[in-house]
Amino acid sequence: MAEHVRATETMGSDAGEHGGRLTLSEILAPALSPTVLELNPGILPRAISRITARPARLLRLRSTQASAAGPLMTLAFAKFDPPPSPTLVPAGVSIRRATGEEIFAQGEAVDTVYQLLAGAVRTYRLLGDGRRHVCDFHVPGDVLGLEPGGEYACSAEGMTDVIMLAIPVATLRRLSAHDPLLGQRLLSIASHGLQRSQNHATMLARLGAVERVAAFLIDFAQRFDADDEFDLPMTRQDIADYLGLTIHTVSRTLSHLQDQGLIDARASRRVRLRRQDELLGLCA
Amino acid sequence: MAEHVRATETMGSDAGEHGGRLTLSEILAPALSPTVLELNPGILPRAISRITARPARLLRLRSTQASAAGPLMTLAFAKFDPPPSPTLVPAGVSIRRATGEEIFAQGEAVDTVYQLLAGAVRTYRLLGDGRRHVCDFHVPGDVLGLEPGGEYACSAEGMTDVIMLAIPVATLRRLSAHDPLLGQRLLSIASHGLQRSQNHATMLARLGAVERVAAFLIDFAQRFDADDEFDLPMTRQDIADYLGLTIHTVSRTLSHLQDQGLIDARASRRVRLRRQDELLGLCA
DNA sequence: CGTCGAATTGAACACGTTCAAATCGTGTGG
DNA sequence: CCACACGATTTGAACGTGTTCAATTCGACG
Repeated sequence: MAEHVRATETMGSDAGEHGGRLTLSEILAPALSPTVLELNPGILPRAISRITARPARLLRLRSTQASAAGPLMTLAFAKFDPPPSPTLVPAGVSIRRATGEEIFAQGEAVDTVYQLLAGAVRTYRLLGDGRRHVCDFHVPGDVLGLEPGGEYACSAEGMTDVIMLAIPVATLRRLSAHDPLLGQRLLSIASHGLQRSQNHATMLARLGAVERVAAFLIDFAQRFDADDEFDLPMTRQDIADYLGLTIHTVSRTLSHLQDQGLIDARASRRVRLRRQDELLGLCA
Repeated sequence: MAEHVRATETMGSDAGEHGGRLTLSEILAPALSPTVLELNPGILPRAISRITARPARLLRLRSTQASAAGPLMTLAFAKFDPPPSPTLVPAGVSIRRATGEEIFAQGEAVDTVYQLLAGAVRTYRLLGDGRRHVCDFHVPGDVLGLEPGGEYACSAEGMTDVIMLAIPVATLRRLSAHDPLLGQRLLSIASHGLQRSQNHATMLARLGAVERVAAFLIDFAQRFDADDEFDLPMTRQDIADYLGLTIHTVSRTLSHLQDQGLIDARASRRVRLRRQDELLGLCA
């Protein structure tokens, strides 16, 4: 119970000041193992930068974009909207999952909500005939499994080894029954997710292959706080299923972008964005 | 084909309990209806490659699938998930808007949340070059404008004359700060919206034109709880922009469904669903 | 009856898919 | 250390679904 109180206080810090009651080491300590860190050296800084408040980088992109394009929102612009604040949900145990391991499955009863602390996760759905749709790629800070119905609407798998906070929904419900702030935070998370999903839908409905890939690259770089060069944790098939394309088209399009000099595909998983502004121009 | 056999055997060994070897046709039989195949011949290879690529999962999928309308959610079923309860948000004034009139506009500062009381509303976004994406069609009970950012991410217009409850966000914030129940209700609304948007995205990412139109018709009939015959409040262009198609394709597809005897297009806006079960079979 | 927007329909075209094959990369066994 | 196997990725060529272009029909309203 003391744990809940402390965690609840932490949540109060959402508004912007990070006078966090829980220190990062307190959060990560039970979860971090030498093995995970060794296998995935990048995760700690990413986890930290994700969990702590988000810096000026966003603002930079946002303002340059705003001046470039008119008042009308482009899709790319939408993708740069302020992300859900890196909110810690109180009370839970940290758990680990290996690469490719399932976190929860489409159709299962919802009993746990997760917050990703380190690593990368994909959520996806399978249609009856085997077609797959990747709903989203998740980065540290993201909350997964916040579902309205009784069942998870999608499955979640780690694309890397992952560390997560697992919060029983019963706990969450109980806490939020007495804590309006928690309710507001959950609402914020859900509605940011909604906005993100709508951006995704808009992309799928109206953008061509090049635009989709460009939007994906920029969005990914943005969310993972990468600079212009980074590793993709997902396969081409993942990307294709996220963008509503095939691996072939994704591969071709990346090659195409490379030919244009907009990106530099150092290795199949390693990408460097050479002219981010031009890529941005492709997104809508 | 030898490739497929091998993959099939792999699946058997993977699953363990399914000791027997499953042929592809055995696997696909329960999943692919003849109608789907006939109208959308392209999906078979996709299904096969997906299935061979992910053996273990398919088995799980198949078994749940076998249990008639089982726990595995198809897109069509997803659309039938319990809708957000027709929840009244307290405190607001009812306002009226004429057909086609704007309720709020993309990019405007969010100052009001609306609940639709009567009529039908479309929400949509415009891309920089004029492409339009209809995010959703709204029915009485739906809440609009519950946005996380400072700006509406989409515009809203009545497709009919509408009556709405207009609640200032300030009021909503104030109320929910002291009323956890309201917070939970808003969360429920937002997360149902999220799920709906994800269904939409899945449809746009992976369904063909016939499947999209069929899914739209069923979903619409469901939400407006019409029986099998009803009037569409939206234009073909609206439908096209919602489904990520063109008016031409929508029109052709409707004609096609009519030729198949699945629907009856009495007038351009009036539709009758003749074999709802078969339509359902087309959705995924 | 004439006009205008919405809807339908046909034909040519384009983009992305499908089919097919080659290449790369990694892990494994000799 | 090399040989081999397997999966992931890339690339080419044929194909198909949905788009684009173009023309016609339909329906509402003067």
